[in-house]
Amino acid sequence: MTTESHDLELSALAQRRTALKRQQITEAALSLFLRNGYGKTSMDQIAADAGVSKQTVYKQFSDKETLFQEIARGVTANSDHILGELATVVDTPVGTTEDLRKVLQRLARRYLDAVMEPHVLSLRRLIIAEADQFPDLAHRYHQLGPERGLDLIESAQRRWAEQGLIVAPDLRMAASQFAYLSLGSSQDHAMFHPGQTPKPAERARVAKAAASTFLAAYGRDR
Amino acid sequence: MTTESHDLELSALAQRRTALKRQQITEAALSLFLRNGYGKTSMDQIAADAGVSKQTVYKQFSDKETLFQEIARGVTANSDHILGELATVVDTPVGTTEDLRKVLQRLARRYLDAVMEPHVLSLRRLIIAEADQFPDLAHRYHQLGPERGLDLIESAQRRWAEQGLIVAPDLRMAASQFAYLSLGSSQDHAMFHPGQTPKPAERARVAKAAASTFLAAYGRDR
Amino acid sequence: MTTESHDLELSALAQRRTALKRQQITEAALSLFLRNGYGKTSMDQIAADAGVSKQTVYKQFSDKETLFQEIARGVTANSDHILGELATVVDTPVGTTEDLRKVLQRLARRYLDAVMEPHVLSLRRLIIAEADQFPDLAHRYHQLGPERGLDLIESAQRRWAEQGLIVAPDLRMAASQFAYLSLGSSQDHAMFHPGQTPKPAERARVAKAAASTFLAAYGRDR
Amino acid sequence: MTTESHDLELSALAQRRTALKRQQITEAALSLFLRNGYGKTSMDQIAADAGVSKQTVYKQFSDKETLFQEIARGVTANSDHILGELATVVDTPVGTTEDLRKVLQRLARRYLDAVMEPHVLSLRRLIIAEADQFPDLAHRYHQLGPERGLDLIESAQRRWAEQGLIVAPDLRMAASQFAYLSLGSSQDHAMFHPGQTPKPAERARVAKAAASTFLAAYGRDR
DNA sequence: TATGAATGAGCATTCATTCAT
DNA sequence: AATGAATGAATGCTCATTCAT
Repeated sequence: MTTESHDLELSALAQRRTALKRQQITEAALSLFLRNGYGKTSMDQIAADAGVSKQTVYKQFSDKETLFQEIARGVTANSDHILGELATVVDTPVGTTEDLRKVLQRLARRYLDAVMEPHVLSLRRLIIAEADQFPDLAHRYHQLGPERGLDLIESAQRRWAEQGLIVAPDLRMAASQFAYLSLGSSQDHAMFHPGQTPKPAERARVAKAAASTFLAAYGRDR
Repeated sequence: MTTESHDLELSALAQRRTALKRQQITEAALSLFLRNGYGKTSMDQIAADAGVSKQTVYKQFSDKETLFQEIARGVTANSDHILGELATVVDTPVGTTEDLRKVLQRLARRYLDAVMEPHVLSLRRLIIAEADQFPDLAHRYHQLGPERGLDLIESAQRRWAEQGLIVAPDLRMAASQFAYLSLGSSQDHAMFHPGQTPKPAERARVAKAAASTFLAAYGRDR
Repeated sequence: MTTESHDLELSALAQRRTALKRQQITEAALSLFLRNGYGKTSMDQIAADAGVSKQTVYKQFSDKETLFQEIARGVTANSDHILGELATVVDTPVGTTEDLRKVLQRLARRYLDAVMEPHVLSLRRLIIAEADQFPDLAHRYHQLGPERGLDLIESAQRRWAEQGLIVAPDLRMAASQFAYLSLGSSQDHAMFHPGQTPKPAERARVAKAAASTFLAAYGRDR
Repeated sequence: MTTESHDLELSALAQRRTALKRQQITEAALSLFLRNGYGKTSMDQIAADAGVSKQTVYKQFSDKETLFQEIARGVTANSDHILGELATVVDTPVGTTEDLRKVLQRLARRYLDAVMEPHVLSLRRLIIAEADQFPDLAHRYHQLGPERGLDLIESAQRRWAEQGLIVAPDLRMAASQFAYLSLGSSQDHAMFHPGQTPKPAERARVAKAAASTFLAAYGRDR
């Protein structure tokens, strides 16, 4: 019993240490993948940056592919905080069309800001680059990122429709339109110009125009 | 004289042969780059697929980078036929808002179809993937592709505005909105789902909605 | 604690093993460079001769250039024993000009013998051959080899001058003259006739003549 | 007959053209070999620099080795003008020891200047570098260059000895000593410091000291 | 005879992965 | 469990030489 519990304690320690190493590997690998891409990141570099031996890496992740997928999966799941932020915007109670306009503008702006974060852009480029080799990952990313954004917008619009503030026969289409009115141009530009994102003033203009066009098309009031 | 003219004939033949080889290399390389990406395409493979020796490849293109850039440049310049097609749509004379709606729908649809062509998508993914390593190329691509599309739309809208069919204080913004209303969702989806493009019915729906939303925002008639 | 000390033991062993491998690489590379020159020595050959993997070579020496420079540096530094030997000759106390003549002869002979060692000649040829590509190395070699030889001769001559045995207004010039009286011809010949060095009798003649000419020019006695 | 003579004319023309090409190849190759060494000079480069096709090179010189040897041979034979210049110095009639001192100084200086010519140094380095691979060439070079210089000095000294101006039991040794008193230090330094040669003032000092030491040892007058 | 292409090998360097200690 | 070494294959690139036209 004593030995057993001793073993258990040890294994708990070991587990913790293992988990720590795993964390270090994950962080190093993610940073490298985002910075240099999958192909140009070597296992040696990852191990070195993580401060562990290559064996340790291979013990935890059997493959380079596995390592990549697990890491990318993890990061992908992290879009929660973005969505959370958008949710608070979207949950603001609105009474009038003018209220709605303001919320839509704020929503467009926050969404744009979130999507223009450097590491979001890097991840996006990385996953697009490897979409051929890792189709499942790409699919998952799309579902957990862009699609969930659309879900959120859609459900908000449903509420506004119920309030009679907007009329939209195809909610999904409306959500999609709003999203790409807000992000399309900047995201596209950023994909081809690494490191370049629109200045705040430009972002504001885009957000305002997105809200305005959306309301013109779907707003019920006027 | 005889020898000189003989030399000239020979060199003309040689030039033709050289040009042919260059063509073969270009085609093989482009196909491989589009299919496998820059990093996973080897010069050996290119030479083999082109049916020439590696030396011949290196004589014509001093570098792998050079080869890639020259090829990508060439393809990028080829967006002319897409734009030409769009131009004919856009140049259709319109009298009423209903005419305009039809033209906008056709424009959105043609644009979407063009952009959903497999090799256009592949090229797009390829260039996004290598944007870090080849920023000039990415910039050029963006300018010659997306930006020229916007130019075309913008100038069409200017004419419609002059006709009093639409009112748009910021023409560039309006053009951009129309473009991403038309393409945003499908392009995004396609980037993450290689080989998947929307079915014709879906494309029609998207085009119709894009025209409708645009008109609601900018149409002056009703 | 146990694991820590265990780790340390391991790393000590590992260090020793690593050092051994490095030694093997160094020896193999030096031998090949001296025999075949820099350009005709391949990293594969070095690894094979050293009995290690190419990776091991590259882990220890990042480059072929680095490998070459570090090795050549190491060997260059090894001229100490030659100089040491010369120093003992030169430190022999001398009272008369006849003593001095004997010492000068012995000095010339020892110097000549040292410089005619096959691996000294090979190294000299190697470094001359690569002087364009590795100018720093060549400079260093010249400084640590020939120049230090001159230093030693010069300081000895200073003592003899202080003793009144010789008169030399320009000690450096005198030292240089003695050196090339002793070595010039043989060294030159050897550079162009790999493997050929003067026989002992010839060396003796040269040494005697060098001492004699030097004394005629700088000796103060007669 | 007419045709024959016509053929002969043609072949004369062809021969002349061939000789010209050979000349061009020779010049290009020599320049490249001297600048970059044997190993780093490619046949492609030679052909390109010569403005001829590789086939032409191979038709005239069956091998890279052959090409190198023939070229180096040719250049080596060209040391005549240096020797000629030295000969005129050496042939100056001398009556007194002071005359002789001046001639020796001039001789040392001219010799030094000749040997410090950049392309002489380059050739020397090139041949030393390849002495292992081309021993015959190295031997020939040594014989036609340094050795002939010694011959010339030796025969001059013989005349001076006959005049009673100097006394030298071993003329060859005396000649060699004078040569290396004059050149040794500078030549050695230059081998390890490509592009660096002593300034005129330093050359003058060395030449003066060489003559002085030589006269002290062998002059009969004082 | 001269040209471009081909051949076939070689080299420096890197990588993912596994082995031995 | 962790480290250094090894493996074995690949990659970009270059070269001397030969072929075909």
